[in-house]
Amino acid sequence: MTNPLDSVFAALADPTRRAILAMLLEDDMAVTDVAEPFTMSLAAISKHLGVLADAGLVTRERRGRVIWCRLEPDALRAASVWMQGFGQFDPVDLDAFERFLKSELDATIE
Amino acid sequence: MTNPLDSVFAALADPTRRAILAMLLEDDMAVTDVAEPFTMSLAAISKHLGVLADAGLVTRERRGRVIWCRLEPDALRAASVWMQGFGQFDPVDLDAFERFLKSELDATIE
DNA sequence: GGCATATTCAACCCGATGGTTGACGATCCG
DNA sequence: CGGATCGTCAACCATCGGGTTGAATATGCC
Repeated sequence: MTNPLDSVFAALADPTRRAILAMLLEDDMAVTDVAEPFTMSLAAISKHLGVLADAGLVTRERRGRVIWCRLEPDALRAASVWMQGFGQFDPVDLDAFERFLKSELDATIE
Repeated sequence: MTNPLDSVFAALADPTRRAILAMLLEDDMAVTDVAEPFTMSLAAISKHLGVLADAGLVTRERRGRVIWCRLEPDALRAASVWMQGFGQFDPVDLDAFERFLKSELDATIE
């Protein structure tokens, strides 16, 4: 009964989780490597990854001892469509977007 | 220190609040009229409107006894850009979007 | 087998969130 | 003025969310 939009938007509401998604945009990463730049515990990051996984935004796959995390951008589609329905926003300037992501990432990790 | 994306995404994570935004997409509404289709108390709806206002998604203006609520779609811009940066999603089919909004609204109000 | 690494689980703490009810302030109207 | 309508405020309650720490599980390596 719980709407998928609920879990996606709730997952995106946390800056740590958005930072994780931004990192995974570059490449798949092991859980330990995801956690490395943050000051909080590994268990906390593991929980965040669980929230992201529940929302369908990342998948995790064990390979040996290491669990690899992959971004699943398709899970954003419904939410993106929902938001765009409220206004025609400018096409995205990808360079500006990357600068923004990096600044948000830096601000989150400090 | 709290990111505007935090409050916008958090505001969108609740189905009641998304339903309110969908209603305001049609036209400005008085608080009492916003609350009418829901089963919860007027005070609860007032709180939801407060959350939406804090996120910049609606503004409220008193005119006589009545407080009018207006959608502020510009507040969605940064969040929409953020999401689109993760994938090039199809252009929005507005008819399909409206059908979706209506179905979500109905599901939320029942 | 035994130790080190990678990750999660479980219990706990605390502040935030979503709801309620009842009182209150503001405004219109007769 | 007095009463009705509109909306918020305040107090309270239950649940959720994000963090911690410590133990447990799973795998790799010697």
